[in-house]
Amino acid sequence: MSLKHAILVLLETEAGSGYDLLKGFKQRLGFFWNASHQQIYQQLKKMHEEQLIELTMEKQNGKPDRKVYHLTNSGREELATWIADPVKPNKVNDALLVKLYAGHMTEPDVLLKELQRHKEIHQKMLATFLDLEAQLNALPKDKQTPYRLPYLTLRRGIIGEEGWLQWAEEVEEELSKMKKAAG
Amino acid sequence: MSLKHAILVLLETEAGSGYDLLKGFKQRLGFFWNASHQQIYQQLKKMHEEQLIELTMEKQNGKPDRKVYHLTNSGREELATWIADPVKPNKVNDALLVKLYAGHMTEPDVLLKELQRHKEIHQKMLATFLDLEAQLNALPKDKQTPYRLPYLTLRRGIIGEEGWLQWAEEVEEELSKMKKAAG
DNA sequence: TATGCCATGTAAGGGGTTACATGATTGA
DNA sequence: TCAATCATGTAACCCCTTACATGGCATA
Repeated sequence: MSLKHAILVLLETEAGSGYDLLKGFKQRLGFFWNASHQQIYQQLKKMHEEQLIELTMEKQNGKPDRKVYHLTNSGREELATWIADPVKPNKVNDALLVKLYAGHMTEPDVLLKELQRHKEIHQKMLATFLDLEAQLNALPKDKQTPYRLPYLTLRRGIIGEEGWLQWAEEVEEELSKMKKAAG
Repeated sequence: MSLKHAILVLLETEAGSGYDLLKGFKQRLGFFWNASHQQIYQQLKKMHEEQLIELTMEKQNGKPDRKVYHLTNSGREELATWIADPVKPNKVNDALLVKLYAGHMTEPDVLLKELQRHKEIHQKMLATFLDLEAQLNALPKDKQTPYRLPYLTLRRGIIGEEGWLQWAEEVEEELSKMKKAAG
């Protein structure tokens, strides 16, 4: 139920359209919150009805009008209240682990290939995160200060991906042993 | 869409009722798949209609009849096919990180308290996992063999929780600094 | 000529949460 | 006597995914 609050966070920094928010999710919250454009437009409609956000129309030629949303006082309050309220830790539902658990039903190679696919994705994400970290660290110290909190979320991404890849090595080793034993 | 397959995995080992499955999720897949009893009963109804599972009634005195479900051939096939098919990596949606990102709207103490709540939960989970690992390692080598794959899922839990706690230390350090600077 | 970006939406269906509903047995 | 465990379900609601729908502009 926090898509609402993630949107409020993005709009708190800067007013924007549904399309801006879509990009905002990708660029700013991408490693810990994701939303599709369909979700965003529907949510904005609801939040407008709840008067958490206001909109101004911007006319454009050739393109549809931009609906630029900004926080109301009520929206700002909602966000501040939510931050102070406890949230439940995430429910973990990981299909890859279900497959591994039931791996006796298939060949080690099937599992290894699936693992490989996931590993590539995780490697790319780690590379992106490390790149961002390097960019931040290259800034002069005083310019880094405003990014202290976002930087911590980036650290979560880095530590998480490193852990995942470390685990993947253990899995690969074990599956290779099983393959040899079977072959 | 994999609750269906998680249920098939549990029933593949042993036939069981909705209630048995609820316990099965907690005890066997708990660190990587969770489902409520309402979800399970509704899903079983659907899977029965799709003929992935069959049921036999067991009469009991004083209690409602147990509906014991077991896989059909079609269910077993569905499971094997699913294991070989690529699954998308999980979408990450982590409200705690959204809060941290927008932490400038509140006091460091508010964030520290929320972090503390989550930390306790993660510490308990890690303790449980390490306990299970110790139990497995205490078994004679030949008894360990059938648990090789479930053991790997347990390792995912351990590495994940260790990473989370390591990150929490970084966050605590940074928030403490901010608190001092503000006070 | 085709891909991608800009920019917005609706509709159907699937999945999950919360609340409601019942009722016996067992152990602290 | 109270809480937990056994054992099953329905209903309303919310959230998310997939598919459908439109159309101009810019770049390769």
